[in-house]
Amino acid sequence: MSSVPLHVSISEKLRHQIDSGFYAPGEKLPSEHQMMATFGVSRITVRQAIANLVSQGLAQSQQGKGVFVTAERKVAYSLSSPLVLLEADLAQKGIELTFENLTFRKVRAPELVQTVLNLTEKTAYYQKKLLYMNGSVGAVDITYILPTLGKQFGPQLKKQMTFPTLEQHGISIEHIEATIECTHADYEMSNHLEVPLGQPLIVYRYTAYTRHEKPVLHGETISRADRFCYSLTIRKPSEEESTGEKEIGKPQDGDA
Amino acid sequence: MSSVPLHVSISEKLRHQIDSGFYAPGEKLPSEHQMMATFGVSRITVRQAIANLVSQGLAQSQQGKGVFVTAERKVAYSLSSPLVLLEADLAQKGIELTFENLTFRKVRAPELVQTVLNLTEKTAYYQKKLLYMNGSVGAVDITYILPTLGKQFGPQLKKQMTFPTLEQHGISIEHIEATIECTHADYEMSNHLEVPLGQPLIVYRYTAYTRHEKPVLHGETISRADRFCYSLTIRKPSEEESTGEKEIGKPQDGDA
DNA sequence: TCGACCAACTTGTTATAACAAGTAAAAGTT
DNA sequence: AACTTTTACTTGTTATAACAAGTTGGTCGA
Repeated sequence: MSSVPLHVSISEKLRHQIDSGFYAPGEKLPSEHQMMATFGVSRITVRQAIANLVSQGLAQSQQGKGVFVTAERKVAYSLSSPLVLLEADLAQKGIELTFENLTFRKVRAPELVQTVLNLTEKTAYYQKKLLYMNGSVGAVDITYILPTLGKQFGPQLKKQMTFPTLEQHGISIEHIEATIECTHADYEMSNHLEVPLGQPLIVYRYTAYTRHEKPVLHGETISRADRFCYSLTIRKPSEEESTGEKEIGKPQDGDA
Repeated sequence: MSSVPLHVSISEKLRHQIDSGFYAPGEKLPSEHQMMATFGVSRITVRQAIANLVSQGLAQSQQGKGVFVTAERKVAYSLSSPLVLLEADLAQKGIELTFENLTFRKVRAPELVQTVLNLTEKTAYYQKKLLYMNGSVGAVDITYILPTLGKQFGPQLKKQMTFPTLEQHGISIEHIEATIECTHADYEMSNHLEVPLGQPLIVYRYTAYTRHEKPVLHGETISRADRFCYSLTIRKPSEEESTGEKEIGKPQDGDA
């Protein structure tokens, strides 16, 4: 019957105790030595069990302090309303959004960005920023913006979110093509977002178009999946107009 | 200098080799013993390095065979078109969708389901099925459906996808409320979906409404994040057609 | 009282060792 | 040839051991 490994049976037991509230969110789990005694196993087995919990997002360990039950509630980020207003959307939920500008410079754009932004001169402005929700890290945003816009609004873009800045100058985003996918934190992202290697991240990759289907920016928001989720509404299109082949997005292959 | 652990520096080296194509997708990595010799470290360190790769979704290990570089393309599942046509959507990409019915029975619905489906008798039909894409496991779908519908279409629902079945009987889905979030595979899901514990999964949780905002089903599709992603289009809601570009505020209260 | 230091925790990293279990191909048997 | 067994390889599990490194609280000295 014991075809399941010891470390799994231990982590499952702990998982149930966490689910049942025996260990409350934020509470410290017993130390590894205590668990060795409790379960009568070696430290390597205890550590494997804890690793299982961490990989399931149920616990987080802190060197020198202990292992703590994860206690974070998720924020739903609505895509149905124009996502122009991320700040407003979050403010309504009582969450303050701030960001730190990491990089803002003119770069040679990657092939894919050149294509989607329809670039003639192969360059674009590249901005990388760290988004904070109520002061704690939530996401990394990477944006490529048309060179003319980047040059013009650079100073402002370092201090304000992108969409409000554009709107303020009369550049209205009319529609957005987006994909949502999930990846794993690599070493760089695990440092930025303060999560263990391999934790799931949500990637919201978008291209924003202004009037006349003119693309103005392309980017991706990489969020901690334990803090973010997306919500949306889909309505049936008016029957007769949406006939025939619709433009299906090209098959996305995971670049991870 | 080397404040980064050995296992990280090894897994990063391997990651670059995988990215650069030195190890092709599907290819077998050197065995643990070979790596011990190559890097001059103990097996536990090699295994930790491999665990890093697995947790990042870059490799998969098979007992008795070896560790192989992950080789799977992601399938984009479009939410912009009515998602009624999952099968058609995938067929267009050359992917055959099949499923295996795991459970279909009348159950007492959880509180949340009772609320969203507006149930009077507290029961609903519960269906759990395993979705395959081209024969390989892709997702688990869990659906709660109104008791009248479940009773009426039960036999058919075990063989056909839900939405087409409803459409065939003149029940048209008018709109869908959905959230997309990301979780980790627990022990049960890791068995269903054939992924290691803790691998990221995408949860598409939806409530489907027919005419007059009547909810008919609620469910969630839990997909392997390495095989699925979602794509969507967001359009600015019918603005008053004035070409003027002011009028930004627009307190869109999309309470998600 | 205040600061520096130290001792006693904690988790993190790494080594060596042994056996279990799954795979595949070679070797032996029918 | 077809089948079974053996063998050699793979990853999986688990134990013991030692030291590194981060945290915390108490002791000691100024």
